[in-house]
Amino acid sequence: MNILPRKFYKRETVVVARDLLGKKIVRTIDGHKLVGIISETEAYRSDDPASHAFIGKTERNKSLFGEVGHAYVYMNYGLHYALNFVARDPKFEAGGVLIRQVIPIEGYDIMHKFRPISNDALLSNGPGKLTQAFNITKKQNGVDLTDPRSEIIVTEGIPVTDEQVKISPRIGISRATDKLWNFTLLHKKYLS
DNA sequence: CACCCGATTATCT
DNA sequence: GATAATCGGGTGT
Repeated sequence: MNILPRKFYKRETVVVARDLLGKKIVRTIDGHKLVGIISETEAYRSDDPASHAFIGKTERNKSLFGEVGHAYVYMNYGLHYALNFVARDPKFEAGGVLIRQVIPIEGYDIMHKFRPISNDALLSNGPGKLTQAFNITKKQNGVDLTDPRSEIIVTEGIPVTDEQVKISPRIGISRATDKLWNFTLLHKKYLS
């Protein structure tokens, strides 16, 4: 199942954020497979005051400065984990794409175990929700998304036309709110 | 070592 | 819409 190659992530962070819409996240746990289609992303560049990388390399954000195509996972608000994919053009020193929503398509039973909830539409429609449903924590910080043996990989998914993409300001930030770096996939299922 | 606060969510009004 | 819950990274003492 066509894993996205390293070079996919070695491009302008904002472009990668747009292109990740429709791709699949495949999470393997104890032989079980959880799959979701990426339906909302946000770009965070090192020259961007809203990015964790803006202040320079630290213990927490060092993944963002590492090789592209790896995961950057951090804890937010002391309660939730957020999943990012490291991606940047070589002229930037750091950059990543926050995964804000996925459409669950496989492994509902396991997801429900990690995230007990009756409504499937609320299973993974938020950055903290999807990491809970997919059981992604700081342990997965740094995993190589391009290695077939990894517990998290990213593969080709469904084609997405520009007409299906809504471009908006990023959510939940207080700086650089003018940048239109939030990309949302307009789709029939679980239209949020 | 104390203080501040955030790339959120669930729940209540 | 407002707010509590809850943690640890980053910063300055």
